[in-house]
Amino acid sequence: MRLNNNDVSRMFSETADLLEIKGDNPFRIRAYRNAARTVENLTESVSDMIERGEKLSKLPGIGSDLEGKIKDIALTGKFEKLEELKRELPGDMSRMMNVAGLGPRRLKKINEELGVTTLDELEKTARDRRIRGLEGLGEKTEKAIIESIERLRETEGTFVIAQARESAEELIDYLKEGGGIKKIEVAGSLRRCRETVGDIDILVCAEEKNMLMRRFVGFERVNKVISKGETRSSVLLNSGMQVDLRVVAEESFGAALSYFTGSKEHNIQIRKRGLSRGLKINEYGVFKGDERVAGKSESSVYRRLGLDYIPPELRENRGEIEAAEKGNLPELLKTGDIRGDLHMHTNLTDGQNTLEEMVKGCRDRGYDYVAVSEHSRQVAIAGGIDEETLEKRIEEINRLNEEIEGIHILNSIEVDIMADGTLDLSDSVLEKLDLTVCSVHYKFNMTEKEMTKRIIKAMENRNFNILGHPTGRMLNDRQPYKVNMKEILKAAGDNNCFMELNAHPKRLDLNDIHLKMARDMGVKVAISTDAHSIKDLGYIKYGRDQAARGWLRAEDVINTYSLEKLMNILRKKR
DNA sequence: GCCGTTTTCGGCCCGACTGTTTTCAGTCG
Repeated sequence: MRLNNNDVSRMFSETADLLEIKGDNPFRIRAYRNAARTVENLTESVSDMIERGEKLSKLPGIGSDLEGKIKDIALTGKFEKLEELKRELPGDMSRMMNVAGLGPRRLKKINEELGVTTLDELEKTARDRRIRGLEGLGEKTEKAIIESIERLRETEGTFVIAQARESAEELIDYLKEGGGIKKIEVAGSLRRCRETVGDIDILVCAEEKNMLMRRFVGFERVNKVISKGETRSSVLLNSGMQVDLRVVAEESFGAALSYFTGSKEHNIQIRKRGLSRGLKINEYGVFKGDERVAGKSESSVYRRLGLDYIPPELRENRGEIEAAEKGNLPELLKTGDIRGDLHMHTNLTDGQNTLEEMVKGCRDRGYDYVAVSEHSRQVAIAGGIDEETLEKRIEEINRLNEEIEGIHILNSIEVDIMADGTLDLSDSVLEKLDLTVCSVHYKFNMTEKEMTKRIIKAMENRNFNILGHPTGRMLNDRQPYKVNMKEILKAAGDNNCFMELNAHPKRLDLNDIHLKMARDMGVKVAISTDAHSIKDLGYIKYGRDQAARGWLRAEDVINTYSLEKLMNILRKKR
C-alpha cells in the first residue's frame, strides 16, 4: 500500500514510547523519536522516494537499519518490531504516556505492581485510591492523574485541523480520480476552519451514486465501514477519524452545503430569519410553500434572506448575520496578503534547516521579508542562545543580507519572559535587533494575576515587540496558562506591542475569540509559523484560517505591511 | 539506533520543577 508519512511517524513514536516503558537504551529511543520527526517533516512522501530508488538513509536520523524498516512497512503495512512490543506490553501503554505526570518509569511501576494496562483501568485504579500506595507516588499525583484523564477524554476523538484537512484532501483526490463527480466540497467544522474537528463531512453531486459509494468505502485508509447507503455512507479511517459522505442533488447543493457547514447556532438563526419572511429552510433548499425559491448555491440562500454571502469561517452566530444584513462583513485576510514570516527556528537551535535554507524557503513563498527568531538561553533543551551567539548571528545576517537578493532578513530573537517579567537577554543586545518575539516557556502554573503581571511587566520593556504564543496552549495536549487577556491586550495597546497568532497547527494561539477581542481593541496581530523546518513554513495557511475566524482583515495584521511600514511601526516603540 | 569518524565503536542537548521525600527520582519541555 502507499505509505503515508504520518503513519510511519506514528509507528516510530509509539515504538519509542513502548521502548521507553520497557527501559530500553535511551539513545535508541531518541533515535526513533528523531526519525519520527524527520519523516513527519519531510516535504515529499517516503513512498515516492522508495519508488524512485532514493536512499532514505541520506535523511538526518535515518540510517541503514531504519531505512530497511521503513521499506518493510511499505511492503507489509506493518511494523514488526512495534507489533512485537505490543504483544509484550498489551493495552494502552503508549496512550497512557499522554497522562500528565506519568512518564515511562511510573507507568512501568503501575503496570507491574497493579497490573494496569488500559486508560480505563488506570482511571479506576486512581479513583479507588490505589495509586497513592506506590512508592514515590502520593495523593497529589493521584488527583492529577484523574484530572488529566478527564481532559484527555474531552479531547478524545478530536483532531487538529491540519490532520483533518490532509485526510480530506487525500480522500477527495481519490474520489475525483474515480470520475463522474460534478461537485465535491468539504462541509462541517472543517470548512469553518475550526482549530480542532471531530469528523469530516463531504458533500458531492455525482452521476453514479452506487459506484461512488463503493469507491468511497474501498479507500485504502478505511479501517471500518460504519454504514453504507445510497445517499450517505460513513467510515472510520485508520487514524480514528470518521468521514461522512453525502450525495445531494445539484439543485440542492448550496442549501445542503450551508446546512451541513453549520454551525448549528448559525443555522438556527438563519432558519428563524427565513421563518419571519415566510420561508422554510432545510438541506434541500429555501421554500415558499411548496415552491423552491433558492438552494442551488449558498449565495442564493443568503441572497434570498437579504444577506451578503457569509464566509464559512464566520458562521458561529457571533454577529455575522447582523453584519451581513448591514453590509458590514469584514473583508477577510487572504493568505496572499502576507508578506513575511516573523518567527522561525534554524539548526542553530532546535530547527532542522540552516539559516540560508529557511530564508530561501521564505523567498520561494514570495515573501518580501523574514525574521528568524531563535530561542534564548533559558530554553536550554532547544539550544537557546546567549548574548555572544546572538551577536554572531547578527553579523551573519548582516552578511547574508548583502549577498541574498529578493528578500530582506530582519534581526530578531524569541526571547524568554522570565518569571519576574524581565527578559532573558540584556537590553544592550536586544536593542541591536529589528524586532523581538517575547514568550513564556517556563513556570506555567502561576495564578492568573501573577502571570498577567509577569507579561505586562515584560511588555513595558522598550525592547518588547510581539508576544509569542500568548497562552502557551498545545491543542489536545496542554491547557493554556491562566492569563487575563483583556488586561494583556490593553497593555499591548498602551505599550505599542503586538500579539502573535502562532500558526503552528498544534498551537493556533491566539484563539478566534481572543483575535476578535484584539481587533475590537485595535491591537495588531503578527501571524507567524514558528517553523522548525522549511515544510513548516506552510503552516501559514492555518494561521490565515484562524485569523479569518477572528474577523481579521489585512490591515489588522502587521506582516501584511510593506517592509518600510513594518519597520516604522516597530521603531515607534524603540 | 544514528553518527562520524580515529572504518569499528564511543558518544549521543540540559536545566528546572514537582511531589515526594528528607536528599532525590521522575517528569517536562
